[in-house]
Amino acid sequence: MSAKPISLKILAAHLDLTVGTVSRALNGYADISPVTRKRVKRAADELGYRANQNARRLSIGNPETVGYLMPRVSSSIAQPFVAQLLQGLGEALSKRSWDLLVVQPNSSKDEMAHIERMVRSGRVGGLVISRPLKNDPRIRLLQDLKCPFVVHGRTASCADYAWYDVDGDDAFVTAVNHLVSLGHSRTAFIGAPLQHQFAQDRLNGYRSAVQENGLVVDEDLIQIADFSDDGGEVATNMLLDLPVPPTAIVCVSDTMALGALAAIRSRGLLPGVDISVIGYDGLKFGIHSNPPLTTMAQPQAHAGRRLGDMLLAIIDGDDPSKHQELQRAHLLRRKTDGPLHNATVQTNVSIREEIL
Amino acid sequence: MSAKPISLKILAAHLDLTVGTVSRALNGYADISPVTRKRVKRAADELGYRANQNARRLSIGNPETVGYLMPRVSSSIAQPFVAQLLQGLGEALSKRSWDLLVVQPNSSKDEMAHIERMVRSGRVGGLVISRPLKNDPRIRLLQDLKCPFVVHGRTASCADYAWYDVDGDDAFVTAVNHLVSLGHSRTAFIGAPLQHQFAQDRLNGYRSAVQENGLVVDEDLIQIADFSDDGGEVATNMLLDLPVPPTAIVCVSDTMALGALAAIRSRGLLPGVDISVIGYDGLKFGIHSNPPLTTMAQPQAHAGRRLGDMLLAIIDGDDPSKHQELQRAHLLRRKTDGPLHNATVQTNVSIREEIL
DNA sequence: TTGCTTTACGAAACCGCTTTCGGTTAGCGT
DNA sequence: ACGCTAACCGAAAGCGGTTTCGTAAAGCAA
Repeated sequence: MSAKPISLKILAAHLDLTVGTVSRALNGYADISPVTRKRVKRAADELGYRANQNARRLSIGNPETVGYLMPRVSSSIAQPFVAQLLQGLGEALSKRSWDLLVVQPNSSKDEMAHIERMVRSGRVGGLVISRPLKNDPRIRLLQDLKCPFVVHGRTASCADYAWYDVDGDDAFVTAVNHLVSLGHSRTAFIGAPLQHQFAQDRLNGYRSAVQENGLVVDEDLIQIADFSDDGGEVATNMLLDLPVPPTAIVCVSDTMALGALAAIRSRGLLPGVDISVIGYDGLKFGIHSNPPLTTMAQPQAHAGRRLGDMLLAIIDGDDPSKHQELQRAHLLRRKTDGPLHNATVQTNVSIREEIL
Repeated sequence: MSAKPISLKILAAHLDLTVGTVSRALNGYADISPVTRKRVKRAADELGYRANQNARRLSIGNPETVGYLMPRVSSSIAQPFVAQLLQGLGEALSKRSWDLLVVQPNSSKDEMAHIERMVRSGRVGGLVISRPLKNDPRIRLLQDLKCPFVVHGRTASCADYAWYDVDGDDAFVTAVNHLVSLGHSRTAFIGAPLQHQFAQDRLNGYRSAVQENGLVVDEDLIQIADFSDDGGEVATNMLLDLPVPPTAIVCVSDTMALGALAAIRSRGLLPGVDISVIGYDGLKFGIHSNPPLTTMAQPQAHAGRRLGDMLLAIIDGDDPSKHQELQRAHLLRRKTDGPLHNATVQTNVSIREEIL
C-alpha cells in the first residue's frame, strides 16, 4: 500500500519496457506477445497500478462521466427520490465504470451556468436533468451545446429529446375514475405551480377525467399551492371552506397529500370516510401516515437505471428521440379512499360555518 | 453557441498570442500587460472558452474533486438524508468549484475496490464516507492510502481521523431521562445491528441512562432488529409479548419508530398514552405519522456543509484530528411521548394474552 | 543464402493546459 | 550615446496517459 500513485512511466521502468508498450499490453492490443502481456499485468497489480483518469480521459478525449443536476430543493420534506435515482444511475454507469457527478445549483441562472461550464469544460459527456418546466431553458441550452442528455420527466413538446416519465395524465384519470366509481361526484384537485410540466399533466388528467365522467369541472375545486405538505394543508383548508366542499381530493404528490390529511383531521373529519384523498408518488412512508395514504404509485427504482442506460446509448450515437419511455402509475389503495359515505358530516360542518 | 469546445490553442491563434501567454493572462499572472489581459478575457468569453478540466487537473496535479460513498441501501424507506447531505457537500465544494463524485457500491468488497481505484487513479482528492462500522475497514484503507477523508459518524477509536457526528449516547440519555421524568420506569430499547457504531453508541446511552436513574437494565427490553420500519415492528411485537411489557420505547431511528407505532396501534393501543415512543433523527415526515412522532432531532442541514469544509481543510494540509465535530440532538416533542398513564390497558392486554 | 512477411516492441506525436525559463523591447538614468 | 533594469511575451518542458508509425529481429519460403 504505497502512498504515492505509481505512474505508467515507473511501471515501465520497473519492467524495462517503454510506456507505450506497457499501455498497449494493459489495454489488450494484439501486437503484444502473450508472455510480456502476462508479465506486465502481473507487475501492474502487484504494484497496484491504476491509470490516472485525468490523463487517460484527456488522451482518449472522453470524460467518461455524466452529470446529474439535483432538483433545486424546496427545503420541505427532503426528496426521497434523489437517493433512489442516484443509485439507479450509479448502477447503469458502473457497468462501464463511468463516473457520476452531481451538481446542486442554487438558482436558475446558476444552473444554466453550471450546465454550460460542465459541458464546455469537457467534464461530462452527458447530463440528466429532472422536473422540467413547461418551457425549460435547460433543454434548449443542452440542445444548442449538442450535449447528450436525458430528462426525468418531460415537457409538452418532447418529441426531439430523450426522457423517462410516468404518465401523470393517465394516473389522474385512473384516480378520478376510481373515486367516481366510489360514488364521488365532487372531487377536488390540489396541484403545484403550473410552470412545472408534471403539474400541468396531472391537472390535464384530472380535467379530462372529470369531463369523461359526465361531470363539469368546477374551477373552485382546483387549488394550486406550494409544492409541500404545508401547501397541501393550505389548499385543503381553502377547499373545505367552500360553500359546497368536495367529497374527495386528488393531490399532485404524496407530500401535499400528507398536508391535506392534516387539514382534514384538524377539522375533526376522517380521511377515507368523510373525505377521500389520493396522493401521487407511492412513497413508502405513506404506510405510516394517518390514515395510511392511498396513492398513485410509480415504479421508482426503475427510473435511475433506465435513465442511465438511455443516456449511455445516446452518447454512443443513438437518436435521442428513440429513447422515450412512459411508465404508468398504478393505484395503491391504502386507507384514505372510500365510498361516498353519508355526506352529512362535512356538509353539516360547512353549513354550520355558513350560518355563523 | 458552438458545438465543439474551443481549446486554448485556437483561442491563442485567434488572438495571435501563444497558448502560454493566454493561459497566464486568464489565470491572473502578473507578467501580463493589463491591455492584453483585457483583450484575452474579452475574447475568451466571447468565444465561450472553458478550460478543459481533465487537461487542467492533469497539469496542476489536483483532481479538484471529492467522492461521496453512498451508504449501501437497506431498500427500506429511502434515505432522506442523502439528498440533504449531498446538497450541503455541494455547497461547500462549490465555493472552490470542486466537483462531487458519488459512488454507489454494491457489496463491501465492491466498496473497498471502489475506494482503492478512485484514490489511486487520481480521480478524487478526498472522500467522505458515512455510517462507519465498529471496526470499519474503509477507514484503515483510506489511512493506508494516505487519502484525505472525513466520516459522517464515528467509530469507537476515532482519535486520529476527522468526523462529524451527533452524540447518540447523549441523545439517548436525554430521551430516557425525559421518559423517566414522565414516570416511566420500564423503557425498552429498539436498536439496529451492533456492527454499526451508531447503534452501539445509542445503546450505550440507553444503558447508562437507565442505570443513572437508579433502575436496572432488563436485557429483555433490548431488542435488536433489522434497520427498517419492519424491523421496528417486529421488535415491538416482541416487547409487547413480554410478561411485563415496557411502558415506553426508545428507537434507534425514526424509521424503526414508525414500525413501532404500527405494532402498537395494531394491538389497539395508543402510542403516546398507552405506550410512549421516541424516535431518533428528527425526520420531517414524523409530523405526519400516527400519531406525530416524538423524536431526538439532529441539525440535518448542517452536516453536509461541515463535512465538506472539513474535508477541504484537511486536503489543504490540516491535521485531521483537529476536525472532529460532535453535535447534540435535541428532544422534539410531538405526540408519542406522554406520562405514565394508568398502566392498566397494556397490562390487561398482556395478562389477557397470558391467560389464553 | 536471399528476400519477404510477421511478430513484438521502441519512438514519438499528441490530448489541452500549466508553469518555468529566456529573451526581446521599452523605459529609465547618466 | 550607452548600459541596466523592468515589463511582457514566446518557447518549451512537463502532467500521464493513448495511439500511430517505424523498425529490428525472427520466421518462412524459395
